[in-house]
Formats: sequence, C-alpha cells, structure tokens
Amino acid sequence: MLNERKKKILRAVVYNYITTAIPVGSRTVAKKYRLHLSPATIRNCMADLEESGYLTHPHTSAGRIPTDKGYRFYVNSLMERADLSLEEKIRIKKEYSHRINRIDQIMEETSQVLSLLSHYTGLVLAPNLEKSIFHHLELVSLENGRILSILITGSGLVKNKIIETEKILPKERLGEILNLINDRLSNLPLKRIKEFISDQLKIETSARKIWELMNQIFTWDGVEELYLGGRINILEHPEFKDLARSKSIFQALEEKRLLAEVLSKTASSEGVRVLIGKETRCRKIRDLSLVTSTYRINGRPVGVLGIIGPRRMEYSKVVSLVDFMAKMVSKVLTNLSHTTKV
Amino acid sequence: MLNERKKKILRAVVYNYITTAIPVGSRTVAKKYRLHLSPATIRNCMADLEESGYLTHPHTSAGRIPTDKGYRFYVNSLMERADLSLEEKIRIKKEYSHRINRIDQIMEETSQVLSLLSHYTGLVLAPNLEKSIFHHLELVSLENGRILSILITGSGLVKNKIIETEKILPKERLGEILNLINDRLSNLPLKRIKEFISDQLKIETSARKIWELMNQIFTWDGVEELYLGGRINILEHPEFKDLARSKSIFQALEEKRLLAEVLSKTASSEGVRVLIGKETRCRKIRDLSLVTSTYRINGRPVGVLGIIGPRRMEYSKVVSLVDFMAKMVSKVLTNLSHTTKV
DNA sequence: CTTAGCACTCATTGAATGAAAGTGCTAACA
DNA sequence: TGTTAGCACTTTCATTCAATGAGTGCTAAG
Repeated sequence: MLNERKKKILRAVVYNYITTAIPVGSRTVAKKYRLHLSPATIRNCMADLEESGYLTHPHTSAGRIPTDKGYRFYVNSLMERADLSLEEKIRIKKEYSHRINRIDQIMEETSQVLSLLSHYTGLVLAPNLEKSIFHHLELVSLENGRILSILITGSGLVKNKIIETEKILPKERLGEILNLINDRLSNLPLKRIKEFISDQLKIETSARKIWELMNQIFTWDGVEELYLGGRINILEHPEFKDLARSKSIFQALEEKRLLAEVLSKTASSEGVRVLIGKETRCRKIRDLSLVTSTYRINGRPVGVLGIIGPRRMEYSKVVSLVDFMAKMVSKVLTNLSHTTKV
Repeated sequence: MLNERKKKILRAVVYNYITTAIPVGSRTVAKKYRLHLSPATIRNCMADLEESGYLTHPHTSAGRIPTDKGYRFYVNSLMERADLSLEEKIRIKKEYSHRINRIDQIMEETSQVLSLLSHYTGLVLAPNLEKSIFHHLELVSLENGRILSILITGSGLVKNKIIETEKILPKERLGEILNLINDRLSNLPLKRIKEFISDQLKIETSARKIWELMNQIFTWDGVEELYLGGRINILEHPEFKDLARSKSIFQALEEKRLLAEVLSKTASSEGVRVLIGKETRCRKIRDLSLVTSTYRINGRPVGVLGIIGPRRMEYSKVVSLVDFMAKMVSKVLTNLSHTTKV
C-alpha cells in the first residue's frame, strides 16, 4: 500500500500530466505542489512509484507519466470530483428545454453536448430494444408481398424495417393480426414477447406462417444505434498530433459495431464507470479511455452514454459530466415515456 | 484558345499531378509523355499556360500544378472517361443484391460503397421529402396531447416526429382524420399536399384546429439527412498531411447542413456534375472538389449522391463511378417503390 | 531519513551544409 | 522564326553537428 507521501506525489504527477500533457519532473512537483520536500526526495519517491508500476518514463531523461495502474489509482482513490459549474448545468438544461420532435434527436444532441462540454468525443448508445417496452405496431403492405413494419416502443422510439413474405397476405388478415398484436401485447417488454413467440414457434404447427411473420416482426438483431458527437475533438489533444496514430483512432471510431459492443458491456454496473486504456479490452482503442453511465426510463436501465478520449483525460470533470448527463437524459426520456401511468 | 501542343502539355501536367501529387517539371513531361519536345520548349509553353491562368507555381523552383481553371479545362475538354472495370461493377451490384431491410440502409451503404471504390469520401443526400409521393400516415397518440406522427413515402422512406397539441383530441376523431388523409391523399406529391393545406389554412375558419394539425403533420422543414461514408479517406491523401488543414476539413464535413445545402444546389442539372475548389462557392471546402449526380425514382429526381475529396482528384474514374452509382441507386429505389403501378 | 551536488543521458533545437529539382534567360542552331 | 542546349540562380529537403536543457540516479554529507 502507498503511504501518504507517495499518494500526494502520485496525485501531483497525474494531475499535472493531465493538465499539461508534458512528463512531470521532480522539480516541477516540488515547486508547484507545496509538499515541503526537495526534488531529490521526490525523485526517490517517484522511483519507488515507478517500481510499483504506477509511473513510467518515456525515456531516461524525461519526467514521469502515469501508467494505466497509476490512472486507475488516481481515479479510485486520489481525485476529488469536480462538480459542474452552475453555468454548465444551465447550459445543459437549456439544450433539453426546447421542443423535442424525435427521440433520435435527443440521442444526437446528447452526443453533441457531451463532446462540447468535455472537449472529447461524446457517445450515446440508443435504447436497447430488448429492454424496451412494446407500445404499438404498424404494418403497411407494399407490393410483391413486402410489408413495411414499424415498431414503436414505450419511450417513443420508432424502428422500421421491410419484411419480405412469400405468400401475399390479404389485407384484412394483416389487419386482424395487427389488431391482435396491439391489443394483447402492448406494454409488455419486447424481450418477453420475443420469448413467447419462440415458444409458440416450437409448439404450434397450425398457424405456422403467422408465427413466423410475428417472429420476423419482433426480431431486431443488433441494430443498436450509436451516436457519436465531436469526433474532431480527438485531434485537439497533443497525444494525437501524430497523423498515423490519429488515423487509427478515427478508424476505430468509424467501427460503431465495435464501440457499441464495448459500451454495452459497461451497461450492467451502477453509476459512472471508467475504463482506462487496456481496461477496455479492445486493441484498437487501447490508447483511449472511456467514461460511461447508464441512462434509464422509469428506473429501468435502457442505454449507455459517455465519453471517449485520450487516457490522459480530465477524469474528475468528465465523471461529473457523464453522471449529470445520464440523469438528465433519464429524466427527459422518462417524461416523454407514456408508460409512467401503467 | 489553346493550341494542340498546349493542350497536350496541360493534360500531361494535370494527369501527372493527379496521379503523383508532386508538382510537375518540364523534364518529367518531356520524358514521360512522348511529345518529341525538349524540356526547354515545354518550359516556354508552361510559362504561357501559367500566364493564361491554367497552371501555377508553389514556389520558384518547383514544378507546375494546375489551378482551378486548369482542372476545369481538363475535366471539360481533355480527360477521357475511365469506365469502371467489370470487377468493380460486379462488386457494386453484389452490394445491392442482398435483402434490403430499410431504406436508410441503402443510403448508408451507398455512401460506404462510394468511399470504398473511390478512396475519397462518399455522400448521399436522402430523398427530398418535398419531391416525394405521400403513401401512408400513422398517428399514435401518446400522453399529454402528444401525437407521434409517422409518414411513409412512396419509396418506403419512413419519417417520424412528435407533435404537441394543446387540446387532447379524442381517439376516434384522430382515427377519422387519419383515414381521411390516407384515403384521399395517398399517391399525391407531398409538395402538392402542403400547398393545399396552406390554402385551406387561409380560407377555412371553422375546422381551424384540424388544419393546423394537418399543417404540422406535413411540415418537414429541412431535415434532409446526409450520409457520409469514409471520412478517414481524407487523411489518406498527401495534401492533408498537415494537421491544421485536415482539421478544418473535418470540421466542414461535420457540418452536414452546409454540405446538404451545397449538394442540393447541384440537384437541378442533368448527368454528373463536377465542382472544383472555389466553384463550390463555400469557403470551408474551397480546397475540395465535389462530383455529384442525381438519383431518381421512376424518373423523378429525388436525391443527390456523390463524392467529396481533394481538388487533385481522379476525375475520370470518379465521374464514371458516380454516374454508375446514381443509376444503380435509382434502379434499386424504383424497384422498391410501389408507385410503379399507379 | 533528507538533501545537496554532480556526472550522465537523451530529446530537442537551430544552424550549416550539400544535394536535387526546377526555373528563366540567353545564345546558338535549323 | 521556332526549337534547343547551356548555365546561373532559387528554393526545398534531408542530413549532420553541436549546443541546450530538462531530468535522472547515485553518492556522500547533514
């Protein structure tokens, strides 16, 4: 375990590196952070911290920079949370005060706000359909047996897709099915409906075609949408002044499927979650950090939002921001959701 | 007007610069393009071309590079169209052969294909709603007088938005209106419907509330969606190795509204359109070129697709690609559209 | 245990240098 | 008169070299 002095020095190094982006030397620590110690003493301490894996050297004659372990300790034990300023809070609230026309607009704007206030890249993973409540279905028959299926969730999210059927169903029959679905299944979790249909598909043999159609309607495999805001912010930070590096980062950010996967893994935990560098368990973004939180509708976790940026990130600020935003979005979505009264 | 020799030299310079990205000297031209002229003669000619504004110097002792005017002349009069290879055509067709689940998926994929085959950034401006045919409307009443309005166009495009009404309409009344709209207005151009409503709003005084609701339902101001594919490709090209520059380009590409505007301006003309550098009439992308074409549904122009990249662009290839893709998308969308039989 | 002092190590910077590439001009040539 | 060879001049680019300076590790004294 680290003694008080080492903690103080580690904290000074991490903090200084986060704010300045240049490796921190013993002299700097001695001068800036009134520890009443000489540079030499601090040097000894820093050497110890390096030995225990909290700090590294870029090269022999440079100052120290934190390792993933160093950042982790800082985030867990050393940093104090930097609350948002009143202005920032007002600014955020203002963004959500105007009329909302579409749910996906909320996601889009949230990712923008996250990036704007953090100067990193904002992420919003749209509500997971599996976890959503079924509200309403519309079927519009197109030609050639194609059916346009439009599903509306309890939170007002609208998803549509085209279903191809072999046999053209008469319009009245389609209407019947539709009415049945809307009357019987409304306000049930989509997951439950899906399971129910799977079960029926195993048992039923008579109205098989209908159940297969139902199955298609309620199957939405992995089309979870990810909204990214402020990708360019990546370029603002000195660690990516090297083009080759930032190129690979951009490539990773283009791969929404990849990011969505990493994000959805963090969905389970309570509160704000921080993943530092290699902790993301994903090679392509191993030089980045992720700060995420779950947003909820009526207390049920449905999606994830957060920020992605360099490992050298202002964690204290970002954690507060992400926390606040998750609560904000939860409130907005819950307000909009009409299942409140159920 | 340029004589034959000058044309040949201009063409050689532009072509060589497009393929190599390094300023072209007289020696290079003499060697590579069997013009049977000495470097000195070519130098004289190039000096003339510079005087007439087709070429410039980055600095005194560098080779020549084309100006916007030079590129323009090349595109209009000198280049020969490079048709797509059979493999490329097959590859494109393959992309559209699998099942299509959503219309916006077509847009998304098209932008990807455009970027993949050109190594520049692909653009697709979604079908303009004004120019679309109305097919079907759904209204789902949420709580607090909110109505979720879902509009389906003839091409299967689904747009949704939430409408806030002061007075809560009884469900039956809403159903009546809905039926009326779907029975009477189906297959009419949205633009015509919009005009009709505007007229009624001026005349009618009795059922004013209803007409105002109708107006809200059919008003979709400027939410034209722009799909971008392969933004990172910008970084591949040497002219953007400078970070500051590529940053401003990325910023411009983030501004979808701006791009959408530039694109929609090109919608009018027939065939493939090329805008070079300043011709885009937009400061932020004055170092880029745009190659666009209109795609159609049943022969009616509805949207624009194309490519954006550095001025030093392989116009001959890109023009062919954009042309082919526009035809491809037109075919796919027309096939999908069910107004064929009307 | 703390600190001053010192030798040592690298990264960074800036100046100097020398190709390389290319031009413009002049004068000779066909 | 148009074309070409030759040459002086520019400018960029890569390389080398030394100076600079920030920072370390170690040792010995306080």
